[in-house]
Amino acid sequence: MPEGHTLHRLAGALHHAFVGRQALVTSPQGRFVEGAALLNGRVVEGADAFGKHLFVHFAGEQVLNVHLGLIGSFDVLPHIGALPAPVGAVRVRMVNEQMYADLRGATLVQVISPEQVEATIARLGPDPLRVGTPGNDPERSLARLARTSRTVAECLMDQSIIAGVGNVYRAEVLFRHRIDPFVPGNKVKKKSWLAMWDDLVALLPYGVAFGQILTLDSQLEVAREALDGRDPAAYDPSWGGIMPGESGGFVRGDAARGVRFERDYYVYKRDGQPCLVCGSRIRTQLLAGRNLFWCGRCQRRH
DNA sequence: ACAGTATGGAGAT
DNA sequence: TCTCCCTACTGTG
Repeated sequence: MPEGHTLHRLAGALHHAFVGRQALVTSPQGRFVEGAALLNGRVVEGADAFGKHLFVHFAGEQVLNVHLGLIGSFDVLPHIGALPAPVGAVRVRMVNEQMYADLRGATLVQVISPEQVEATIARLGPDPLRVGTPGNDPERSLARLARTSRTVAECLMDQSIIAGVGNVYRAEVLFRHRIDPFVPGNKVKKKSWLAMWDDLVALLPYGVAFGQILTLDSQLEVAREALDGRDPAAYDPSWGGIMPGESGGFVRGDAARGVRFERDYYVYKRDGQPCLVCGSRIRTQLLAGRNLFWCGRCQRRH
């Protein structure tokens, strides 16, 4: 699941569930005992994300930094009555009076300083979900792009060029702009790259709001209707499901109002099936260790 | 019971 | 370009 939208949504959920209160932090699985001890009992000051990195800020300049990798998950849930026993390999569990959060399978879990947070962000390219953040300028990614002969498909997955894009958004945004995935970065037209950036800036907030990668225009249209005119980018990603209410108890915070979509894309995992635009077979190929999907007929632009 | 797969990334070769 | 790590779930025997 985890591309940038997942982490930003998760940051919002954790923020909403834990901010301003003490959290008990443990490692039921036992592989993060020392880190958990550093955080246990501290007040949570907030949570945010940059690219695929998640940061949970605790009092005393202690920051929990998580990267979910390919298979990680971080469930944020209410506990009514007894706290459920951990299921599976729960590396980190955060608990307050109402909510708990279980982290499993993350590729990176560490406690770092605010300075180290800045250093981590400095290593990342601009994040389409961070427009407005100082220094988060697509021109920076353009400069990197112009200096490499690696394919544009590889560049889109390079977190130091652009942060937050994963294998699904990469394949889909290339298709949406009819870009040949194998064009070298330094041969991609500025206009094409910036058009993809603008598209990601528009698309990713729908991923955050609905908790799903939405790239089909038909689905996005339904998503816009579900938001009833509200801008998904302006929507507080605090989201989701059941959350603590202002005056005790719980409220439903889901801006998407429970709307769910079929997992359906233009090209991702559609190899062998007809292109939704031209009907030719969608192709797939391993590129730098990841499966790339594209339409050989539609995607010829630079 | 095991093999294979997955929306990720680091480090060695 | 390979190898490994992280976990849950699916398919095969």
